[in-house]
Amino acid sequence: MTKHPTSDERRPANRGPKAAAGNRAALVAAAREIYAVHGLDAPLSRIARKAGVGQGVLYRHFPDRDAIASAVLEENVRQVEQAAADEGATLAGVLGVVTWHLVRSAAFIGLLHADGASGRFHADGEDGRFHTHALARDLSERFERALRGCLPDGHRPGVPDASDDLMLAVAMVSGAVIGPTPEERERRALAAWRLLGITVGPVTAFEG
Amino acid sequence: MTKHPTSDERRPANRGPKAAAGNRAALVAAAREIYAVHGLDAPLSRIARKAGVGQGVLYRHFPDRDAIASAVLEENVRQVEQAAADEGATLAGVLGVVTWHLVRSAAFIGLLHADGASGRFHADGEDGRFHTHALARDLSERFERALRGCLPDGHRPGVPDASDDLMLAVAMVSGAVIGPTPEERERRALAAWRLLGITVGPVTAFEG
Amino acid sequence: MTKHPTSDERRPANRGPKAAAGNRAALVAAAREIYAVHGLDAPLSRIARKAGVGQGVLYRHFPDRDAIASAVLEENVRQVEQAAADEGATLAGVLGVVTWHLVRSAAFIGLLHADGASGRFHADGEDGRFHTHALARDLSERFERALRGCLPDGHRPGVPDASDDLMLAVAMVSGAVIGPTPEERERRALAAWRLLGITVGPVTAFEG
Amino acid sequence: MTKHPTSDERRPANRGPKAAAGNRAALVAAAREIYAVHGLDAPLSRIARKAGVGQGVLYRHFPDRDAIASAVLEENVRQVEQAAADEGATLAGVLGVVTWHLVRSAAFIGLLHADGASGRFHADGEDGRFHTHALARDLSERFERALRGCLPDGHRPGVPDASDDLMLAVAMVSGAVIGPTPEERERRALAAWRLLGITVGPVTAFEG
DNA sequence: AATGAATGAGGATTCATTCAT
DNA sequence: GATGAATGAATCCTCATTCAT
Repeated sequence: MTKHPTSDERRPANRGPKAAAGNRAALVAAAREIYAVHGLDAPLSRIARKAGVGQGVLYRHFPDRDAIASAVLEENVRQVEQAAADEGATLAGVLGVVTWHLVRSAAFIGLLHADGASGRFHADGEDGRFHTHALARDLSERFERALRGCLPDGHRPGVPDASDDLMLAVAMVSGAVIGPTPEERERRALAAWRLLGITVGPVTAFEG
Repeated sequence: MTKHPTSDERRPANRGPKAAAGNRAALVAAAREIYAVHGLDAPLSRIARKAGVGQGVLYRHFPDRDAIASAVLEENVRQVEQAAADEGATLAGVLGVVTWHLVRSAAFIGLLHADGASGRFHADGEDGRFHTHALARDLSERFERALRGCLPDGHRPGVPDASDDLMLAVAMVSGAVIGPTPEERERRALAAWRLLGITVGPVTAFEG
Repeated sequence: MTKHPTSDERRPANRGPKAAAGNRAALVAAAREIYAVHGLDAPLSRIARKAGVGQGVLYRHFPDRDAIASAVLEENVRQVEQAAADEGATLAGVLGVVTWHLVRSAAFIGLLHADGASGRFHADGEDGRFHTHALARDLSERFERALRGCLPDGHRPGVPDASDDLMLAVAMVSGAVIGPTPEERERRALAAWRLLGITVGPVTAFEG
Repeated sequence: MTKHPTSDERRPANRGPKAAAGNRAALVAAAREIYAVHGLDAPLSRIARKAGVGQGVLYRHFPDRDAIASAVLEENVRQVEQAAADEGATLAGVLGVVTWHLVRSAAFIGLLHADGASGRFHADGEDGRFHTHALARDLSERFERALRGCLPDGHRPGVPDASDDLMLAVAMVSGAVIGPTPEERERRALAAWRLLGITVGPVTAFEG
């Protein structure tokens, strides 16, 4: 009849505690993809399904909706931090990594707007007052710190000379990152950096 | 058959058909504000409530979610068109109007992303394919045409010399427009234009 | 923009009191067609639109949902009454008219079920108790009386000998009247009469 | 993002996954009763309430309106199939079971009309074209097959000798099944069979 | 530790009915 | 008398979150 939850269905064996870490990773990966395709408002159930786990597992690892988004984000930020911490790190090189994440991850763009609100102008209270989740703010700060660390000590021509401007520039590029395909989005991102007169290294994920 | 209200209950006054035009305007105004505060995904019921009308009125005037957003948008675009068509219109002046709308209207920012996807990375089909609503595309083109018309015939230093770059610049500024208050958002918008080396006139709505 | 009720639309001139009767007739005709195509639950607004009048007119003529259905019905019943009252009326002839209405009018079939409930098993109160609208019951009785009047005084072989059985037979035929097209429905109605061993005259509306 | 219940409010007990099968059965049972009393158009919420489950459960088990109706139906048809498959099955005996379902289940009556249209004259498209759901058609065929299997090999007097006529007869009886109480409906069903000259066994649900 | 069923609030949408004009 | 806009209750449906197993 209806091929629905009659519950005499087979239960996909409890793969035991060992799977926990793997599940977490699978969830984050699934979330990244789902976010990229369906936006940050995609149903959590879809993420769990794509990760191949039950809804409960998602909640075990991530207490609320923001937690999972933050986890995706955390990966993004961590890679930027690592790129920045790397031996011969240059601003251009790090911005290449930043650009990669802007192009690939909707969550990352969301972060840049996190000190304003979750969504672009998004607010929560009935009164319209804004609030930011501590975690997002924390990540935002880590990101800023990483980027700031790459700024040359003195001022150089053609490079924003204050970290404020640098953060602003990143937000601006994020605004340019529109388009159906990653290729198109990358093309626009690079055009945006060019318009700002800022040199960017190869657009790539950071692999230590 | 269907048993509906029939209510002998008190009805909150039917202001009559004369209110129609007024209601429509109220809805658009309410939508503009709600969008600004709560984002484009705000519940329609909230818009109706703010406009002081019943849910049904909203649906009568705007058959679907996009229709109301487009109406807000249309006002935005129209003002830009008018500013551009104005006698002594300058690029800087028009960009001031554009900036005003970027700062005030979430819908307007959404438009800039409309030729890429409805939301930022938002997709609709299960397959992740993107689609754009014809209306949004139309408005997007009107906006671009208006802006293009303001470009100087020759190239001037410090001004993007292709309309593609100009549109890109607007998208970039839109990325910078973050923040809890209009003031903060305007501050950031102006900083963004400055970073691009583009001069902007007074940030103001266009009143013929 | 939206080509919707901005209310500066032209108002279709008030055609004056003379139109009242015409409007009523138009409504009944529209209802008959709408019912046939969309069932008895079709929105009233659709009926009004098809009749080319405002919603208010519908309510002026018919205070509630049942009133309009009953009006359609009344026409059906009246034709049967007239056919039965006709000079050389025979049972077979009248049943031909009855069949015509069964085939053409969803409302008429509904009537046959009216002493049970509006819909088939339909009930209204939360308690599941049934009630029938007085008007429908009245029509039902008129219909029965008309039919009874055609019964031969004595019993004839092959003809139901009680009016109860005759009414039952009509209900049974109504159950057979299924199908996408009037033709198909008529075919089935005739087959049903045949199965009952009851002779039916030509299937036709009654025109005096 | 979306601010959902989160409710610290008391939750009316989650009876756990074990309840799934029971819930499904409860829903089908509730639907059967609700349909019988309020017709096939009864609000789904009422079914869920009667079954003592949340709205969501209904949607989990039955993705759409037709699914639940079909489930009720499936039970009806299955019982008829079983009665027909039974050792000493006779046509009269099976028709007794059929009659039981006609008397008890509005959904079952609906089925008989399914190869014509969903509702009686009900249509879906604006164009008035009819369509039947595959599932309903499937069930309709199973029912017909089961009944056909009970027909005697040769022709016997007083029994329809073609399966077409038999199906027509069932539809006709369904038309007779009107009335506020099951008792009244059963009385009329039996009278209908009598009028057709068809012998029917005891009216009863089939219990293996 | 995992599973996925259950819950129910919330948002979307429709339509009977009223009523200002 | 007619018009059709306005109202809002009711229904549909989705999905965040909890929790029995």
